[in-house]
Amino acid sequence: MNLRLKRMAKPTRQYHHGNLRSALIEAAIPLLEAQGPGALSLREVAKAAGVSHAAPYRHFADKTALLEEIAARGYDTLTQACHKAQKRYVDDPAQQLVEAGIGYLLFVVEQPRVAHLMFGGMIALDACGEVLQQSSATAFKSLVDIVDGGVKAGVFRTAPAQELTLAAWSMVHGLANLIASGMLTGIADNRREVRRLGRQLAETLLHGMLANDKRT
Amino acid sequence: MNLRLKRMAKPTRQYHHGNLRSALIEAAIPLLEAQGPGALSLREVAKAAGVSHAAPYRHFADKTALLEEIAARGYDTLTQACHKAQKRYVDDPAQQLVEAGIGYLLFVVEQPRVAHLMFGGMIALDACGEVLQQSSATAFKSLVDIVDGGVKAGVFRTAPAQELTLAAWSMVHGLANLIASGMLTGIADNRREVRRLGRQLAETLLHGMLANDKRT
DNA sequence: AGCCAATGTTGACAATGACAACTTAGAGGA
DNA sequence: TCCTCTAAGTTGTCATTGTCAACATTGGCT
Repeated sequence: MNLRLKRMAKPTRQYHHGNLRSALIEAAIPLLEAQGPGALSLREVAKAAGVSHAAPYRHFADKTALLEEIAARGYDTLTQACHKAQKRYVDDPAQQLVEAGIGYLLFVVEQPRVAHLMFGGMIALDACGEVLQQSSATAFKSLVDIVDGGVKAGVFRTAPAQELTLAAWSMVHGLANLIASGMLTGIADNRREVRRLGRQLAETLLHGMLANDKRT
Repeated sequence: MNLRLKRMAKPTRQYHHGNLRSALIEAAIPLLEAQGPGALSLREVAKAAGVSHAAPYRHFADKTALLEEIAARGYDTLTQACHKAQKRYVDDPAQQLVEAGIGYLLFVVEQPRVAHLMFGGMIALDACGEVLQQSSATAFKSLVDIVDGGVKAGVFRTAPAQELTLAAWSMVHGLANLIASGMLTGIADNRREVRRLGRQLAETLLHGMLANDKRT
C-alpha cells in the first residue's frame, strides 16, 4: 500500500524505470540534434532520462549500440516513407518515386544529425551491428521495389538491373546529404522549399539533363 | 658546424620539428583512415608525429581545427578534379561532367574517412571555420562552372539557374556517400568498378530515367 | 654575443566511456 | 503468504582524452 502510494506520488523516481531503453533513445535524440553526434555523451543522456551514469549499460552494450539503434529507427522511417508512397500512388511509379524521395528529404531536414548518424560513418561500417545493417538494407530494398515496379510497367526505360535504382537513390541521398550538411542553407530551409527542390530534381532525374535536340 | 652534424645525425629528435603542422596532418590521415574519425585521438596523432601530446596546440587551436584542415584539403582535391576535367575536355561539357564526377568518386573510394569528415557533419556546420567554408564553396563553384558551360553551349537543357547543377552535384555526391558508407560493398570496391559506375550513372543523369515513349 | 618569440615539453584537471561490486524491488514458486 | 532470484539501477573507480598553464629550448635577428 505504502508502495503504491509512493508510486503514484512520484512515478519518475521509481528505482526501476519501466522502459528505460526507449526513454534513453528518446532522451538522446533531442540532445543529438542540439549538439551534434560528436558532442553527445552517454552520461548526459542518462542524466536527461533521470538515471545514473551507468544505467544505460544495462540496455546498451556500448555507446555505439545506442547510436546504432537511433540510426536504425531512422532507416525504418525511410522504409515507411517508401511504403506510404507506393500505397498512395498505385500504378504511378514516377509519382511514387517523387513522393518517396520527398519523404526521404523531409526526414533529413527535420533530423539532420540523426541523418548524419545514418550516413556519416560515425558508426564503423564494417563493425555495425545486425540491426542497423538489416534496417538499412530494408530501406534500400523498398526503394528498389518502386523502381522495379516502374521498369516492369514500362514507365522507366529498361536498363541493367540496379542502374536506375542506384541513380535514383544516389540523387535523393545526395540531396539529402547536402541539406543535412547545411550546404544548401538559404535554398532548402523549410519543408515547403524542400518539397519544391525534391520535385525539381525528380524532374531532372526523369527527363535527363540533355537538351532536347541532343538526345539520342 | 656542430649544429649541422647534430641535425644530420638525428633529424627526428630535434626540439623544433621544422614543419610540424604539415607533419601532423600527414600523420593524422592514415590514422583517420584506419580507425575512423570518432576514434581518432589528438594525442595519438602527436605520438605518430613524434612530438608530445600538447604540441599540436601550437599549430591548431583545437582538435576540430585539425580535422577541418584535413577536410579542406579534401575539398581542394575535388576542385582540382573539376579543373582538370575542364582542361582535358574543352568544348565537351558532358564529358567534363562525367570526368569530374569520376574524380570525385575516386577520391572518396581512396579516402572514405576523409570524405566522411567532409560530408558527415562531425564538424559542426554552423561553427565551421572560414577555411573549410571557403574550400567547400570553391569546390561547389567549380562544378557549377562546368554545368553553366554546358547550358551556355546549348548541350544541357535550359533550366532555372542552379537546378541542373544541383541535380548533378546531388547525384555524384550521393553516389560518393553511398560508396564511402560501405553500402555498395561488392559493387564499387576498386577504381575500375567505380569508373564504370560513374559512367553508368552519368548516362542516366544525362538521358533521364523515363522510357523513350514516355518523354514529353 | 645575447635576447626573444616561436615552438615543444611536462604536469594537471575535468569530462567521458567503460567496468566491477553493491543495492533494490518485483515477479513467480514453495 | 513469504522467500528468493534476477533484472535493472547505483555508486565507485580507472584509463583515456581534450585542453590549458607553466616551464624549457632554440634558432634567427639585432
